[in-house]
Amino acid sequence: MARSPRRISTTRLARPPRTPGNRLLALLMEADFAALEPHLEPYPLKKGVTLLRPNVPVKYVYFVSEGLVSLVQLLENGKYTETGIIGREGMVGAMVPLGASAFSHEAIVQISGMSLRMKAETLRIEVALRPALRDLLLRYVQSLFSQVAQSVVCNGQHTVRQRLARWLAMGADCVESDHLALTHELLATMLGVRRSGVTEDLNVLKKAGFIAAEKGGVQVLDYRGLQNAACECYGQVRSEFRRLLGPSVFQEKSSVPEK
Amino acid sequence: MARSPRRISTTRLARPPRTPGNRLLALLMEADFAALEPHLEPYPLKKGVTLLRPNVPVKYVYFVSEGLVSLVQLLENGKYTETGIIGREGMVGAMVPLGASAFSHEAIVQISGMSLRMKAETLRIEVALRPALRDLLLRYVQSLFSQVAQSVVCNGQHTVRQRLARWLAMGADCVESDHLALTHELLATMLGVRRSGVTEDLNVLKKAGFIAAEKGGVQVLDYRGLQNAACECYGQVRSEFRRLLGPSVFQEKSSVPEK
DNA sequence: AACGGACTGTACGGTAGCGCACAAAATTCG
DNA sequence: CGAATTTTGTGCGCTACCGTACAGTCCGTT
Repeated sequence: MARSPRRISTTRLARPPRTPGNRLLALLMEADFAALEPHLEPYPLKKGVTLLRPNVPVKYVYFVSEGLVSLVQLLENGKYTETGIIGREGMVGAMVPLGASAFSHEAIVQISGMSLRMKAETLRIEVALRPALRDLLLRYVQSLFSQVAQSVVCNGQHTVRQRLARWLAMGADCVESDHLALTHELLATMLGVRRSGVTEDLNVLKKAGFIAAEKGGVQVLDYRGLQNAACECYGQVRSEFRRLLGPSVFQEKSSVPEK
Repeated sequence: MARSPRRISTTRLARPPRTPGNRLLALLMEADFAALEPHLEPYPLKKGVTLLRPNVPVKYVYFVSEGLVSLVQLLENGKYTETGIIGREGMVGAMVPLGASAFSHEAIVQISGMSLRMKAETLRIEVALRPALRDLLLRYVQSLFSQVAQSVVCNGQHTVRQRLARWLAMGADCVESDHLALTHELLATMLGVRRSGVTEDLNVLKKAGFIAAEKGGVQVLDYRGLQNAACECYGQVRSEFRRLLGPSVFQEKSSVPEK
């Protein structure tokens, strides 16, 4: 890839726009961000790569600036189920710098993209020195917690169609784009349902005009419609995120994209 | 009530057995426990009482020493769904002293019992001073997180029967007793299923000899059998708890109670 | 251009669990 | 002690979803 791996360090002199793409980093105080910046290293997220392995000490944490990462739990029958998603609004391994060392779940890249990563140990040290940083991470952990908790409800109570709509809406929020590059198969494993069910319900949403679908991807056409097709869980999670982290995460999208 | 509100302070002179019933408190270093002790106040847990309200600042945290508390999420249709349970191995409001102030979910007492409570603010101060205390709370939060995450999987993948068996096994662990005082109705709302389904599956477990049931209560007869009837989620959560907090929480129960 | 592989559409019998309804039993209360 | 209320047992039609299978369609490869 033609990306310049030294972008961060060179831009330091120029006092850059300070928009690393990641919403958490963007929320940091000037001084805290300045402290982290030299340690941040651009790191591409490639579809299928595992960032966190169950019960393996975490070396790096990842601030996602593009793409999508899922937290998944492996079952005995070899299947995965998703428990949470992380995009531009979040980070992978947030609990680590607070003191945790390993997790029982796995973090897998679902949509390729970009991240800034840093050594977990380094972040842990900074966190100890910087209360505001610590506080931010904690608030993020809490919003992740409420996302997972809401999924418990959702998986038990709502139809596949509703859950699919919710996932698409949240996914679009997380990548901050109308377009989600993933197959029915992948959506199915994440929702823990069968692939052909996803195909059917996607077509219903397509006929309703909320989305368009090409091979290996979904285009969101009507956010508001999608949100209505989704269960209340979407709104719950979203408002909890914004309550904890402010309105800059999970921006309000225009109902229908301007053209 | 005839409870002596000064039990704690009087026992301080006698250097008591230091077994407050609660497993987290029991795990504390001598010095940390001594620091908390004067602030701990016995507080009865009465069935149906709400300890934490959604989005209301948390005043107290509760170390459960007897009984059972559920974390629940309220749905738009007025129904509740349980996302996690807290018993003798845990506490209600663990994230608060780490820095959180309010939650999106509710904590309700399901089985009456006892707790030691203290002001959240006081604990927060102590936590700031005592790394070992902070570390313990964090590990507890992490195990709670993994419990909730596992429930996402469980609610999506496993049968009502398996989930019921899992709940009973975990419930028994949490109250550290063979007997669980709750109605089919309550079990049903917690699992998010219909009441008559619970009745049916309870009878299956009864016929298998794993439990006995009287009105308003379930008696666990064969833990091992119950665990086998449960899904893998039981073992997952249990081992994660023990990994993070040590073998003293969720003690190994004898397969069949000695008599 | 043709091939192979991945992805998507569709169909079909089987079933777990739902919503609802009502009766039987046990407990509480007047 | 009998009445009222709560809790439990059971039945029945219905639907969302499953497992599986197979055919059509798009894509990159050589």
